[in-house]
Amino acid sequence: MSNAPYHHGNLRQALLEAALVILEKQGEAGLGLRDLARAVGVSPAAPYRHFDSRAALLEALAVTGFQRFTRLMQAIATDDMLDPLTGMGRTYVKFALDNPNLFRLMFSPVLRRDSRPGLQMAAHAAFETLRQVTGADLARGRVAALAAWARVHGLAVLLLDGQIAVEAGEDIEALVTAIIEQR
Amino acid sequence: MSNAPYHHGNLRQALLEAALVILEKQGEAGLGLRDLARAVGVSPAAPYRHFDSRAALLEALAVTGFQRFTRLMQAIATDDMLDPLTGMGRTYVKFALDNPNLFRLMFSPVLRRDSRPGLQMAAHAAFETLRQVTGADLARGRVAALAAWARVHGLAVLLLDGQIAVEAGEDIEALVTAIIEQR
DNA sequence: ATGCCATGTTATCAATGCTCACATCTATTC
DNA sequence: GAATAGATGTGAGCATTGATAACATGGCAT
Repeated sequence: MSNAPYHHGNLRQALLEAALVILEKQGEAGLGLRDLARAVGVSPAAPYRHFDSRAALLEALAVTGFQRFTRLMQAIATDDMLDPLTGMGRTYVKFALDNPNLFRLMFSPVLRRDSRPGLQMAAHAAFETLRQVTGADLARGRVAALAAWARVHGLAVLLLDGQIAVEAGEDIEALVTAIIEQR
Repeated sequence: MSNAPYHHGNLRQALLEAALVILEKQGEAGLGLRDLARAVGVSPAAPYRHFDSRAALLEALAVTGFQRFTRLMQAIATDDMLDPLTGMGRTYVKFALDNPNLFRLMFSPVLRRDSRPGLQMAAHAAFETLRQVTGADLARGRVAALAAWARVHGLAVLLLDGQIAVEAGEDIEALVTAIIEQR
């Protein structure tokens, strides 16, 4: 029973999990392959057996983000306690605020979506779910749908970047709900 | 008349201009100090006489972006051909689409706004102008103002990232106007 | 003219993404 | 059960890049 087996066993998964932690703690720029390898207890070159490049690792990370995001959206669909459009918006913003750096990465231009089909598919699946969940409410047409989406996405981004001044002790959730329901 | 004088004359400005070109052509990641220095015809270490770090250069670039952005907003104020809110929104989105990488940089988490007072002030000035221009229309209160801002900003970001599917030959400006005016 | 100091240069360092040759383990096949 | 092949991890090292230090140059105030 060697204490440090030569083969890790599930290195790819371990790398993704450790990378997620580092990403949220240090930001995308602070996510280096050497630090990551050391965190998992493996040599600096090992990650390349599972990811072609640093960008590929970031892409895989973003894909997991879109998958979690999609699951959250699906949960909204089966929760009839909430108006779906409001529920979707609140979930959307909450996900961004709970995973700021992951959310940023998911929409980052560092990842050329057009040249990364996996990422593009994951993103498409997420938005398709989003469309289905809110479909009934957006029967008014494409423009209304895009306007709602843009508002929610913009709200998430502006809050993330600290552009919207939030007073101390203010209830952010209530503010988000109010903005989403603004007509 | 030496062909290459030892002192450049106005290196800081030249660096910013060349950097802007590289930024829009290659993206933020492609903007390296060596390429930049070579583009201006100067040694790799020269830029450090004018910018403490690469991040400081990016910050200066973002500041010029906010200044241009602010001037565009002010121009809207004196143009009474347009409903100010619509005009603001269209200008906002147009700026983003005309200068995609600069716009991204202006809101990039690569630049920690809180630790960069210059950038924060430039951004604040821009949004303050924006608030004044649209002030009359947003008398309905803070929530309405934030909702409008979020919608416009989100629209800009989603268009930039190619998330909103635009059909071939579709008039983007018309789409933007329709979304902004959606009630 | 002289001396100061801002500005630019050269040399160099450390960190990082990445690759290659080699080692080790796992699994398939006989 | 041994042999072999492919997958996975290691170690050494390369090229690039941001950054710094010591030195060179020249504009400018006195």
